Amino acid sequence: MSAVFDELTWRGLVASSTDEAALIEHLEAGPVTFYVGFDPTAPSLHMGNLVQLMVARAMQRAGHRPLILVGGSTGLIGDPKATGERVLNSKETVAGWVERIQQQVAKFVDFTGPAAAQVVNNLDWTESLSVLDFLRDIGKHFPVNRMLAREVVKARLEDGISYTEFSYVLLQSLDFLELNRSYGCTLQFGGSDQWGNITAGVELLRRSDGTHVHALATPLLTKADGTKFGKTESGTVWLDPEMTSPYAFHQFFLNAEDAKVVEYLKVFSERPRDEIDELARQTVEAPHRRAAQRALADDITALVHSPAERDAAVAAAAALFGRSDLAELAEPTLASLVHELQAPDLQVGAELPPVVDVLEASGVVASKSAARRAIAEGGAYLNNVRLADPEARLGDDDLLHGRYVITRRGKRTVGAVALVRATRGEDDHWEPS
RNA sequence: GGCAGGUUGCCCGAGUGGCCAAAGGGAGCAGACUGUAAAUCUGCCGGCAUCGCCUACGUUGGUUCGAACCCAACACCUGCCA
Repeated sequence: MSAVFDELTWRGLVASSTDEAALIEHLEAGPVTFYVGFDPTAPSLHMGNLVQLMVARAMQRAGHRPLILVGGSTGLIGDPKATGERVLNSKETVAGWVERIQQQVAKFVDFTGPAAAQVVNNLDWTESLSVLDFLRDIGKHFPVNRMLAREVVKARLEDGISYTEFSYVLLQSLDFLELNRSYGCTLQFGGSDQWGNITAGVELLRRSDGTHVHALATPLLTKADGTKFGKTESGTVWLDPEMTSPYAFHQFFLNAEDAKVVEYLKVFSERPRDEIDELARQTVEAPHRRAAQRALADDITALVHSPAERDAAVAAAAALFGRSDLAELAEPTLASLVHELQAPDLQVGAELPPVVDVLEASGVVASKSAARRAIAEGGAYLNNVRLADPEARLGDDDLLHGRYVITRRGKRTVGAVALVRATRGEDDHWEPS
């Protein structure tokens, strides 16, 4: 049995595949060129895409060659979703996102050595393709009756689906055909929601060129209650540090449920099997220690961001959730914590602002009304001290090292502000009297 | 192009002239309990200068003391017919 297929199976990354025996044999026969695609539907990839990147890494470690496709053309069309028609993004927007995502995926694969990865863009072979060639060479292989039978399409027949989205599957299938012809690509994988698009490509290759290729799909990660994994209160967990801070990213994984943490660990940590088994055992015996959660959060943060960012996130959490008095933290520690929390500067005059303004500015609440509400509910904190009075103003005592304030809503939502005295020109450090 | 139906807060969905910032459900947030879990219970859930004011029920205009609710035009969606 192929070692890499065995590993993917053990890690729970194989939801479905084409002929398994043939695929294993193919992987054993020598280096396989494989591809996985990402459509630019946002300026950054998210945690869900990371599953595919982990598979690509495992495959490359085993000596296979990755082609990472960023969908410059498919992103212009839109993959049909069961929930309804997408809004088209402008060509300029999509092109900008393609560039950002190309840079983002680069850190996950190795571009050197015999199994060097390559990043490709499907706009390169579709932009100048004529409609007539497309309809004759590709469209001829797609029976509409079979297209209509696909799950997503069926789900949309009531509410309607545009011809644009209906045609998406042809474009993705064309990608596989093109990559097979130009790069010798013989395997495509993706999320299980892509299975229909992926197998359509396999079939196109067979019908058009008489070539037999392979496919693999990863399962959709879920939470214990069956809902999708990867959303937080503030939305999607992005890989871009500007969109989801390394601290928030680390916290997201640290808060994984006991019932699911081992499953996530297998996917997102590259630790060997015996270490993961040991962490699984600890989760059963001492769940409150959350050893598996810590390993998961640490590993994935180091990979997506950096070991330094991981250490900063761990240190920040220790300061915020530990028993240490924030006022006793040394200035450099506090400054890096404030940086980690992406604290904005808050301009203040001679008089210090009301606490509701500080809560709002720090980003832990969406509005002053929400700030008042949080205080009334007993869920708002300044420097780890619960606030009681919604009308209170900030006092000099509340400033850590003369300028920082750490805010918190509930147990986990933490923010900070750095006060800046607007009236002084040159002073960048204001001393409390 | 014609006819019919539809467009409500993050999502679904009630609401047919004042008692509507708008029922109910979902999602989300907070508190309690905990392990910065899960489950459960309770409260909250447009904004602000919070006994009040502002913005909001596709858009614009009108009727009215008063409109999410009535009228007109327009836009978009769905279905049927051409």
